[in-house]
Amino acid sequence: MPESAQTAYLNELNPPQREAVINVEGPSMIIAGAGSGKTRVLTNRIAHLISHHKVDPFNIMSLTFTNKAAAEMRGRIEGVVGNEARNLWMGTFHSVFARILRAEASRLGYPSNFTIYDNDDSKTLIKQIVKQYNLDDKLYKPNIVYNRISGAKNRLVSWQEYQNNPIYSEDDLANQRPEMGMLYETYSQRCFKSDAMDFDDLLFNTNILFQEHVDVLNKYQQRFHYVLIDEFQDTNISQYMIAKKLAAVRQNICVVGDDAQSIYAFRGADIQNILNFERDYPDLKMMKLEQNYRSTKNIVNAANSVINKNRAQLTKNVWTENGTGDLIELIKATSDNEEGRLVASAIFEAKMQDHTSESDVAILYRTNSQSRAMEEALRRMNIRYRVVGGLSFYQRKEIKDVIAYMRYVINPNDEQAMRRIINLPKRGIGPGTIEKMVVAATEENKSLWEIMEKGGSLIGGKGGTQVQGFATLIKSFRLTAEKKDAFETATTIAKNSGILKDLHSDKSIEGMSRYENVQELLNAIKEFTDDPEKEDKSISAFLQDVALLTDEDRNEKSEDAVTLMTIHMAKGLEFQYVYVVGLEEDLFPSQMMLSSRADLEEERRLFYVAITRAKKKLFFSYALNRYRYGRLKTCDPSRFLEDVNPEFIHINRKFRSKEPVLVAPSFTTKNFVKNVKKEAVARKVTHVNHTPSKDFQPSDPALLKEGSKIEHPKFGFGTVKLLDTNGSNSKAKVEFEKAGEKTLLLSFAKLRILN
DNA sequence: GCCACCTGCGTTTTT
DNA sequence: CGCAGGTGGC
Repeated sequence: MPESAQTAYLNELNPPQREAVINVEGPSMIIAGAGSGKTRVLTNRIAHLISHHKVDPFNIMSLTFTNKAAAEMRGRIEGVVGNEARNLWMGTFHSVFARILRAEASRLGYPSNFTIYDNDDSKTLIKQIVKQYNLDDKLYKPNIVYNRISGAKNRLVSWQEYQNNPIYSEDDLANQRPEMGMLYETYSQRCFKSDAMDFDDLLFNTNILFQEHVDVLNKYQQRFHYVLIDEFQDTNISQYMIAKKLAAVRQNICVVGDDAQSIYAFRGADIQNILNFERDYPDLKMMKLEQNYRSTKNIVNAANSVINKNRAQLTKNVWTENGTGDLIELIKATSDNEEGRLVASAIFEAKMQDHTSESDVAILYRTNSQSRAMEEALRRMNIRYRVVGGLSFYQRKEIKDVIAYMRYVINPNDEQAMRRIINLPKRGIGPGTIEKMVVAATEENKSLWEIMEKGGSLIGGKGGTQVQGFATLIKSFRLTAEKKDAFETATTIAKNSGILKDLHSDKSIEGMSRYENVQELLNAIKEFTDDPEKEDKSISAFLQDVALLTDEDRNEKSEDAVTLMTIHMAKGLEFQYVYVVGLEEDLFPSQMMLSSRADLEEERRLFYVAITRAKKKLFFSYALNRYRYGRLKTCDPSRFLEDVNPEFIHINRKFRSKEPVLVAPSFTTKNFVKNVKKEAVARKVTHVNHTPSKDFQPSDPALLKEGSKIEHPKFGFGTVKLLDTNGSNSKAKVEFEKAGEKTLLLSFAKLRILN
């Protein structure tokens, strides 16, 4: 119990939250259900370490996935402990370890001002390599190659191991891509030669650093007494191994996460980390935050009914004391455009009748392309909106161009930056000239920059002169960069390179917006140099900041507007009113996620994340026809709609299309409504309100026999009457004591065998 | 080397 | 549909 005013914050926590805050020693795992106050616990835990246990903030490392989350958490901790919070090592995995890598770069043969390649740089480089080796670019598509390399790095497989382990070569051979190992090697070497690391390298190389330089590892182990990880379900093996190494001496490692919200496996996140954590730290304290403070009972229970359809999950019982609230509204449309109209008018009506503010409303979709129809409808009804995501500021071509100049000025080995700007604006240096230089560089074993400096003498002709002019320009920028701060250097570059003039002469709307964007970049740099907290105001320091920055600290004007975004982007956010749109087969779940059970379960977790964003009221919608890739396609309602226990769904006449259904697929609304109703009736009869035993654990369905006594979390106790084993379609007919006879799909039902 | 036209292809994406 | 990349004429 709290003893002093200093720990007054503990009074604001519920018992499990308080446990999670005060148990600071040793390994802990906090499983935090959606809306259970996870951030609050994490911030209070850190505040508690500082103010109660007198831990120096310099000794605490707290890792998150987004800059935004880190900034928010730092702010909240500052609110409790004050200025001291500034000294926390708090940031994204990538930014924290980039910082360490810069400090220790020489150990790995890198300069400390190494460049960080973003995904575009990586994929462009892969494209170049595939071309250079005359490989089939249909087979070796940049995305495929990149994902393969990324996957290997995230599992700490070096290119040497990749080439030596037949697991990979056989797999690649089976996929007709025998050169993958060679591509991985070449890609790595090209990055190294360019003094560049990609995003995965920041983690991979940190592992190498700690593995091969024990003194360095020791130093950081001594430094960080407490290691905390947020969104642990989204970590990959590489990230987990870093944290594990850092915490190896003191074992004060705390991970917070929710397996039900793991939606980034496709980027290497490995849910296995949660299981590994339990294995690696057998004496861990496991804490569960299960009380939801965000949503109504109907929303929480609907979400539970969905996630229960997944087989792979930790047992967790999310509940709430909040009111029951409204049922979920189901909106059915004949077309994507009508879906937009129906959603827009629902928003409009709520605004008129309940005085809902636009900023309380979010429209969530699976793919960015779905925003179009929504935007059009909202515009027509004069509803303000903002689209989150899509192309971020720093991904815009004109911004990347200017930044490429800066990168090249700082790092003469940055080949990707060089290729980007050498002929921008047009200088008459084409691929032919660049190829000549690459050949010359290889033949004379010199860097590209050395060749360029000599320009004319080596290449000759017009190209040579042009190259020499370019080299002179870059040299002048380098002189500026040495003497001046980031803002002056960037301004000089933008002007003297000719980029600004080029953009200025383009009087089209897009051209003017590009010009403004570059001006905005310069403003951002001015802000950077004006910031009294920044000691180093050089262009190099700015680049280090910007490489790992996404859009966060820009815009985010809290203007009153409806938010449109993908469900992925919505993770961690909450809104009073949420519209989950496009609930159709092949769209959500995405057709590309149907091939394996694991994929479909990840997709279902995505649906769970969407549902749990809503605080007050939730809407689902789908269209029976939708334009996809310019063609009209008929769609079936999503199977996920059937995953929601129908007692939480309200089917409202006013949301149903009045137009006749043009194409009549077998699964029409009528059928769907009938199905929902039928299920609703069935549920009512069998709702037995069974509370599962405290230690309820589903058993392996393979062990089921006819006559087995079993427990089902909802239907209670029963006896297996009939078994139909048929692969993934295996069913069991069970006679329940209270709920009567049921046929259960074994791939879904969680049964505990009692005898 | 540059520009205009044509073909092909298409999730999600904190870093 | 809309973009990226390739081809062909200048």
